Amino acid sequence: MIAYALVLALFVLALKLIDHRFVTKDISMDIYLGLVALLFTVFGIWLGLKLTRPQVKLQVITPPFELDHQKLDETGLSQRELEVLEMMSKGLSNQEIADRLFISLNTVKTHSTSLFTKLDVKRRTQAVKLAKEWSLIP
Amino acid sequence: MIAYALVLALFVLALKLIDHRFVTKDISMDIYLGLVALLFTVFGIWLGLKLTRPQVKLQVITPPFELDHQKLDETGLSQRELEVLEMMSKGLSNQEIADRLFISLNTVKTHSTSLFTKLDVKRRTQAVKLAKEWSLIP
DNA sequence: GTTGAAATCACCCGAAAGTATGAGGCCGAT
DNA sequence: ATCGGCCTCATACTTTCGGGTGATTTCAAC
Repeated sequence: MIAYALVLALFVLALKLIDHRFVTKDISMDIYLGLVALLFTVFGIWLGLKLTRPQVKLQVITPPFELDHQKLDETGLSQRELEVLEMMSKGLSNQEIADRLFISLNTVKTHSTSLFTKLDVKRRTQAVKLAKEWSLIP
Repeated sequence: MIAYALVLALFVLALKLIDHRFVTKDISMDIYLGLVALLFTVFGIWLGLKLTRPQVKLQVITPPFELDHQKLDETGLSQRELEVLEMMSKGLSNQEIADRLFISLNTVKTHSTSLFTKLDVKRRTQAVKLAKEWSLIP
C-alpha cells in the first residue's frame, strides 16, 4: 500500500515536472497529452502485473483420476476384473476382496488369474504398478 | 495486433472527445489530466494482463521424486529395508530381490517382515501403497 | 569393552497367492 | 440355436509370502 502510494506520488511529481517544462516552452498540447498517456499506460501495465503476479501461485496440482478407456479396451479387462484390480491396489487380500464383492475366494482367484494374463504380469504388485501407469486405476 | 490497434484507436477517440467537451467548457487542466491519466492507467492494466495471461499456461507437472527424510526417520526404516521396499514396489518377488541384492531369500524375508512391522502393515501391497503416500519411494 | 542397531542367514510352519482344469448359468451376437 | 465372453464356483496342487525364533558378524557409540 505504502509502496503503491509512493510510486503514485512519484508519477504525479514527474507529471508536474513535465507539465512545467513543456508549458513554459509552449509545446503543443497533443504531444504533452501523448506523453502523459504513455506514462500512465506504462504505469498501468506495471500496476496490473504487480497486482496479479502474486496471485499466480506455484502449486503442485494432483490431477483428478480419469480412466483411460482406450487403454482399458486394449487390455480387454472386464468390469469385474477391473474391480478386483482396483481393490488389489488398495492393499486388500483376496479374501477381503471376496467379502466386499460378495463372491467366493475362488472366484476372486479366477478373476485375478485372468486379469494377470490380460495384463501379462505374474504378480499382483506388478499388475497394480502397470494399471497405475496405464491409468486404469487411480 | 489488429485488436490492440483498434482498442488504442478507440482510446484516442475517447480522449479527443473528452478533450473537446472539457476544453469548450473551460474546465481546469488538472482534472482533465487526471482523467487522462486514470484512463490510460486502466488501459495499461488491461494491456499488461492481456499480454501476460496467455504466458501463464496451465500444465500438469509431474514433480520429480524426492525422498521425505522426515517421514523416513519417523518410520525408522533402515537403508536395506528401504531398498527392499523399493524393489517390492517394482513388482519384484522376494526371490528376485534376493538375486538383485546378492543376499539370500531368507534375508529378504527378514527385511520385509521388519519393514512391515515398522510401517504397521500386513501385506506388501499395503506397504507399497503407504510408502508411496509417504514419499518414501517414487 | 560392553551395548545396540543393522545386516546376514537358517529352519519351520501356516496362510495366502497363484496355476490348472472343469463346469454351470446368463446373455448378446451371428 | 449355437457360439463366445463373462461371472460364478469348485477341487487339487504348487509357489510364494509372512510370522516366529534364533544365531552370527560387523561396526559405531557410550
